[in-house]
Amino acid sequence: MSEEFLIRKEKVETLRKTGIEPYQYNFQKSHDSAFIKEHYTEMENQKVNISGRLMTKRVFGKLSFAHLRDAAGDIQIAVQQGTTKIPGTDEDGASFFKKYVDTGDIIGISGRVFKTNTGEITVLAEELTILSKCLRPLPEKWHGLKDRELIYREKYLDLMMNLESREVFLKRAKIIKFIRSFLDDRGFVEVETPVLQPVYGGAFAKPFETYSNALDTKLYLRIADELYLKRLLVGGLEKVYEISKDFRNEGIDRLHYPEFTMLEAYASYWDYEDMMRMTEDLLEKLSMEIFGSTEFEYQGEKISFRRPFKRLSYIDELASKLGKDPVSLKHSELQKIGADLGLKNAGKLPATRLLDKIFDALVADHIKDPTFVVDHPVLISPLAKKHRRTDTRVERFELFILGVEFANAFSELNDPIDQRQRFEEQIKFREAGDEEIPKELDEDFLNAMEYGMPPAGGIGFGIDRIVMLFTNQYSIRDVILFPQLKPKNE
RNA sequence: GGGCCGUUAGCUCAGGAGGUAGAGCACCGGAUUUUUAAUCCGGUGGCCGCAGGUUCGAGUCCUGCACGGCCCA
Repeated sequence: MSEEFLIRKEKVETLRKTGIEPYQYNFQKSHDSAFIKEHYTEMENQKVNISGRLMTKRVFGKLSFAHLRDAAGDIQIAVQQGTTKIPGTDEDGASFFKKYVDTGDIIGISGRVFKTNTGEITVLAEELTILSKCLRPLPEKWHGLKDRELIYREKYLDLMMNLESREVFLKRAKIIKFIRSFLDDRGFVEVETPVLQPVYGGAFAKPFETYSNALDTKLYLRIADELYLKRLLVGGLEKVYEISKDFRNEGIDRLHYPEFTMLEAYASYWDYEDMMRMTEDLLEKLSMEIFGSTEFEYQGEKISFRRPFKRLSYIDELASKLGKDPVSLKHSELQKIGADLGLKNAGKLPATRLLDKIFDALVADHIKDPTFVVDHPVLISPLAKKHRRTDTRVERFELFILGVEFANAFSELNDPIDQRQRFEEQIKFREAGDEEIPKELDEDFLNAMEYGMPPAGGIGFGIDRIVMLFTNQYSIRDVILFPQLKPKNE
């Protein structure tokens, strides 16, 4: 326990003894800091009630200054001998402020708006109330909080000190709100499907496992929402979406995080072309909303969301890089190509997964501008409908930007016989040791499809990655409020 | 899993070639009626990440471990 902590704790006790409660119940705010600063001409000499955290403190004998931080920003306050009263005591405000009020305290000020000689808009306190005493010293006022570990472990400190960090999460909220209203406006219904699922599916990933005591059943945390959302299409909800956490029990790096936010949207009677148009429209409008422009910079790279986005055929592009048709390659040939590319797991991966790795290395990694990669091989896309003109391909697109996948969409497979066969093919990979594929068929899903699922376009969007792009953050952990770290045992 | 970097006061950081642990902020005492990282004077505060080793002597060199970051798989 630091000495400063004890000193501040003692102040709490002293205050209580003199009849002042340093942890109050409420405070009636009349304005926020930004409003006062933006409307100074009307606000001059007006009485206001403001509250927030004291970030700096500059004490003189009889007149002191400080900055108060609220949700809207910072504003200067002044405390003056003879002017500032402390409710609950006759003690002079200036000396009370000096003795009992510390940086970090949350205080309420009732006072009048004026401008100092140096022109700063300031609230001269007539009443000052401690609303919540801060017991710990704040991080350094000039350099702020820099330690990455502390930024992640004590997010509240980061948000308190680093306004840029606040900005990221405010923008995140704005982006998600925009996406919701974009979909709502187009007739999509927001739904909630199970997080806990008896059979996982809808993606390739290792799941987290848990257990229900009540049902006496092993359950998985979902890796995707897809199979449930499609059941809703069968049920007659024509356009649905869900924004939710999905869980994949795998590594953490700048683009991956085990607990991430996904948007999935499905529209009956659409195909993937319709979904591509909606994707372009969404991103172009989102960009206008956030930046007022269809162009912006991410980590020094220019991004343009002006429609139409580029398109590139998965198989044709890969064929031209390899000099042969990738779909006809045997597993051993793929392994050789993988090894030549330096993919160290080339020997272990199943053929399908390996093909996708080769695609990433040869094609995806080099994509800069927003690009739809279209018409993937059937084998790596068990939930997508076969291409209407080519049997070896599916109607699918992935959106890549700067080598990173942002969205994945299909003309959804709605032929129950075909779907069952595709699942059965996948299960073989599971039996060969691929844990990213579930052991059992989702019979209930197939049952639903056997009633007839309308033709549909569906898409999954990585929300965290979209937020990274629009907030210029390099790492996914910087757009997640409480990223998981290993417990620190001391 | 592998490689590189980091961990020193509550925070931000210095610590040359191994010789009694430093600064700024914050905090405490004092001065100060328009400050802006206020200023000035004086103070308090350390398991130098943890555990071993080398050495007369380790924050510093060596080994292992923990936590974090970046890169690779």
